[in-house]
Amino acid sequence: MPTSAIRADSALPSTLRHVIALLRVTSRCGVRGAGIEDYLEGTELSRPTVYRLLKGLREEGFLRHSPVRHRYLLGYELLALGAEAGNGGNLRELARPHLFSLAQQFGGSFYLFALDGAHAVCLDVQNGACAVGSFAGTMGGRVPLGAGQASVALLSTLDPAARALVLKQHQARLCGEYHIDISRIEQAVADVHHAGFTRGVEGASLPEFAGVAVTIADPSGRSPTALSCSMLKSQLSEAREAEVILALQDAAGRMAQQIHGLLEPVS
Amino acid sequence: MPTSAIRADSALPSTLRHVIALLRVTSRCGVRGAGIEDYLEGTELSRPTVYRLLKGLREEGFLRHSPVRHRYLLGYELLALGAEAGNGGNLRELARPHLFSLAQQFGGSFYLFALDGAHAVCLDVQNGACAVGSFAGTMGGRVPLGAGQASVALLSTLDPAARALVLKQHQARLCGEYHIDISRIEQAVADVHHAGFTRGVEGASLPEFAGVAVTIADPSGRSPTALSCSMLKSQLSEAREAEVILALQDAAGRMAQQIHGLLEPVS
DNA sequence: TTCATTGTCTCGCCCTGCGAGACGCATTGC
DNA sequence: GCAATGCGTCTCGCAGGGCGAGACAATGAA
Repeated sequence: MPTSAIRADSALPSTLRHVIALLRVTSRCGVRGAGIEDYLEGTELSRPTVYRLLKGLREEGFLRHSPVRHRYLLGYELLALGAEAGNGGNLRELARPHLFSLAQQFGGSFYLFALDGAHAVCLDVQNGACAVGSFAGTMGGRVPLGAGQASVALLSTLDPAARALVLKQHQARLCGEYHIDISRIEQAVADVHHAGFTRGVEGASLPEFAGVAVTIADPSGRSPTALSCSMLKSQLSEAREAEVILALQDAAGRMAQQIHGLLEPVS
Repeated sequence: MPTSAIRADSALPSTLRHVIALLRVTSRCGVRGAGIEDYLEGTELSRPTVYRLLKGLREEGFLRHSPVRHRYLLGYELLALGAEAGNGGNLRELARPHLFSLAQQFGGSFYLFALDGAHAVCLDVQNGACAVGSFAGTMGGRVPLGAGQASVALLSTLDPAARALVLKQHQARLCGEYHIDISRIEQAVADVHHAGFTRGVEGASLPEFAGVAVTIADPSGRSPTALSCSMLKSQLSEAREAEVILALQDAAGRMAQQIHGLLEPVS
């Protein structure tokens, strides 16, 4: 997808569309920073307009100058907003210490995921001594529901109708990109319901990793969340896995209690 | 500052102003979520306009519905952009393992800060066994240069002229809000230059905490960064402090090497 | 110096974002 | 059940202002 930045379909105010396109272009250019030509190619704006908006975004802290001159990076204001966005219901702060001690104890990578429509979003990661990869990558990463352990766990919180819809929607990607068999996902979801955890569904990608995930029971009606981990297969013996599962379930249980504890009256 | 969301001074496109105002209002409302009346009060927009923009922002993932109906929260797209924004130069990913093992070893809170104009921004935090507070709070938090250990360390990377300017600019806040004596900041900055670390300047706020900070030497011309820690004073004996300083300097040194190692040719 | 490139400014057109108000559509009260 | 309240959307016409063309300024490279 070369120019996924532009979506002329919906009728948003044009300036909003343009601004978002600029942010996306900047994001795509990553560490390198985005130059004018990137913006001019990535959007259909004229040079003065690009500069105008760039200036505005810089003044508001949404963009900043790169140390490499004439390059722009995402600004720290986005960092603050993003931190707030990812802390929905103070969940991340609640989860952090648990993720920390899990990573410390087992050495793998531990994740907090939340449900976002038909995707799972990674709210936080804690890498232990030996960090490993995952579908979502880092904080803010998105995965289609079904791919990955946490993803399956979250899928299991949906009612069957919604679940089927989501799976159908992602079918092509799950098969093509992740090499995952849909029917096995449904099997895995069923397993979550009576085993209380999932190993996810093995696809052809990331074959050297293994992991498990559990859902976090949430009495307050917030959007569902899950804890998961990912480790080298060679380091996850059966006994070890049992330990990890227990630890995850314990953490999830404690978090549920904490959430319940700080249920505040809503304004 | 009740209505700091609106800044009519600069000549940004109005839609951009409005959008940012909406995001700020949403951010201010935090976990509770923002309702229509919040937006109508916090901005000077009409109801249809608010809805229009809200809808657009939702479609783009910059806002999302709260589980509490008729409330809006910051969307996960901001999380992704924020994560990218905070990872400038892959610095955060580089720092994470170091912060992790520091927190694991010493039990306090360890921070990665970056310079942003006249402020220090917290790029990452790692809380150890006993988490403590700090001026910046959490990821994305901003502190005026001069307040806090890392802040002083970053201040020391500026040339004297810029430093004086910044201090003058923050004078009122530093004295009034943080109860910090400017002249002592200058002293502390001088100390950084020959001792290679700083304890910051003690003000009247947060008297029960202590900490140290070191700068990260950066040959590549990125914006300056610093590592810092914060612990309960009672847990930071002199011997302990010496250990922490050494560990911080060691981590900073390794990071500098790593940065140097992955200096990539710029496009 | 000259040339190239970045960033800003002016200007006038006309697009389009805006506000007023009316209209479905929920949910809630009785 | 029916009214009432409030949320969210839609239409419409106006005019504010965002837009592009192009000139200009500032900076750096050759």
